[in-house]
Amino acid sequence: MIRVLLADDEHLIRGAMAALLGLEEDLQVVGQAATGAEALNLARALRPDVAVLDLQLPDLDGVAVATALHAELPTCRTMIVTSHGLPGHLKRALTGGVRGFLAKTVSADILATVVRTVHAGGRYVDPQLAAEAISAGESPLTAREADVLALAATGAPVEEIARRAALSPGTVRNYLSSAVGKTGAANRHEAARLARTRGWI
Amino acid sequence: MIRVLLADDEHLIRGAMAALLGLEEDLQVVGQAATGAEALNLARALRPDVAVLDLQLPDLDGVAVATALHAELPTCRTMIVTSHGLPGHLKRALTGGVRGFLAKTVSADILATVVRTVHAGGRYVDPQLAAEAISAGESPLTAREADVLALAATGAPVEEIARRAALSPGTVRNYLSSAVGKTGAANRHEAARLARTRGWI
DNA sequence: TACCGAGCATGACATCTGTCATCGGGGAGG
DNA sequence: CCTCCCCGATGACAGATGTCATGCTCGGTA
Repeated sequence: MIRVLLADDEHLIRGAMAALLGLEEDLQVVGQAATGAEALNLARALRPDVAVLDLQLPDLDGVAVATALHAELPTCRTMIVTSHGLPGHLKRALTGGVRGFLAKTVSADILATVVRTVHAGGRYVDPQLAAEAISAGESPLTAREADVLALAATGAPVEEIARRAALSPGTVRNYLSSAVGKTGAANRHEAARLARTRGWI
Repeated sequence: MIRVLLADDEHLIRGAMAALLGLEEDLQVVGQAATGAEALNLARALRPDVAVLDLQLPDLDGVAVATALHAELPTCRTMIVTSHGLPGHLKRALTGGVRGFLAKTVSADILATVVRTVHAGGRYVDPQLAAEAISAGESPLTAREADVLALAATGAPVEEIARRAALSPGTVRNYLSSAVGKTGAANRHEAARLARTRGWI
C-alpha cells in the first residue's frame, strides 16, 4: 500500500483527487493539506511514501515544499501537479529533486500510474511540458538582470526598482536594456512578460 | 434526479468533480466537456438541467458559454466554478444570467448544495468573491479607456496600440493618461495590472 | 434651445526610458 | 599573466511617454 499525502489549496480539487486516488487498491491518501506549511507538518507526522503537491500554494510553493521534504524526509518521494505549466517551474522542480511533474489536464489513471512510478523510484515528466521547457531553453539573463526584471514586472518606474534593488537608476536601466535585448522584446514590460512565461524570472 | 453537464479543461479536475457529484444520490453527471464549443454541443444533445462551467476554457470562456446556453436552452441553469476569483468576471457572469458562482476552494458538499439550489431556481454567489467584487466597485473607466488599457496590457508601445484601436497616437495617450489617473497608478503598465485584478478590463 | 459629457484629435512641454560609450573592480579560466 | 565576463556606475542623447490646454462633433438631457 502506497501512502500518499495531498497538498492543494483548492478544497474541491483536493477532495476530488483524494476520492479518485482512494479508488485505487494500492493507494491510500493519508493526509490532505491546503498550504505549504501544513503539508510540511503533516508530512513530518505521517511520513507518507509520496507527496503530491500543487505548484501554487498560498504560502510556500510546491517546489519549495518538495525541497524541504527531501532534506527532512529522504524516503518521501515528491511530485508536482500544476494547472499552468511554465517551463521554469519544471526546471526548478527537477533540480529540487522532484521525481514527477504533470499538468492537471491528465487523467486520473495517469496520475495514479505516476504515483506508482515515482514510489518505485522512477521519474515521470509530462511530455508536453518537457517539450515546452526544452524549447524555451536556458535563461540568457544574468542573475542581476533577472532580479531587476522581476522587480520591473509590477510596472514600477526605474527609480523604485533602483531603490528596491539597492542600485543606481542608471545601472537599473543598463540591466533592463540588456534584458530587453536578450529577450527580443520592445520594452521592459514586454520583456518581463516573456521572461515570466519562459520561467526566467 | 438532477442531470448535470460538466465543463473544465483539466481532465483530472473534471473527472474528480464528476466522481464527487456522482456520489450524490440526486445528481447525475450526464456529460463532460473540455472546451466551450464541446460544452455547447453536448448541452444541445443532452439538454442537462444544470451546466457547471469552469471560467477558463481553451476557446470560449465559461461566461460566454453560459450566455449562449441561456439563449438556446432557457431551461438549462448555469453556474461557474473558478480558480481565480476576479471581481469583473463575477459581474459579467451575473449579467449573463449565471445563477451560481463559486471558487474551487469550496468543498464538494457546497458544490452539490449549490447545484441543487441553482436547479431549484435559486442563486448562490461565493460570499468572499462577492465581497471582493463589491469592494472593487464599479469601473470608473469609459468604454474606450478600457479598450485602450486592455491593448496596453501586453506592454505594446503607444504606436501599436493606436494602430490596433484605429486611433491617433495622441488620443491613445490621452486615454491612457486618464486611465492612469483614475486607477491611481504611476504609469499605464501598473494601471493595466490594477484594472485587470479589479476586473475593469 | 442650451448645456454637458464622451469620443477623437492636435500641439507643446517636461519626464521617463532605452541605448550607447566608457570606466573601474573582481573572479574564473586559458 | 592576460583575458573575458559579470557587477556597478556615470554621462549623453534620441525617442517614448505622461500631462495639459484646446478644439471639434455628436447624443442625451434639463
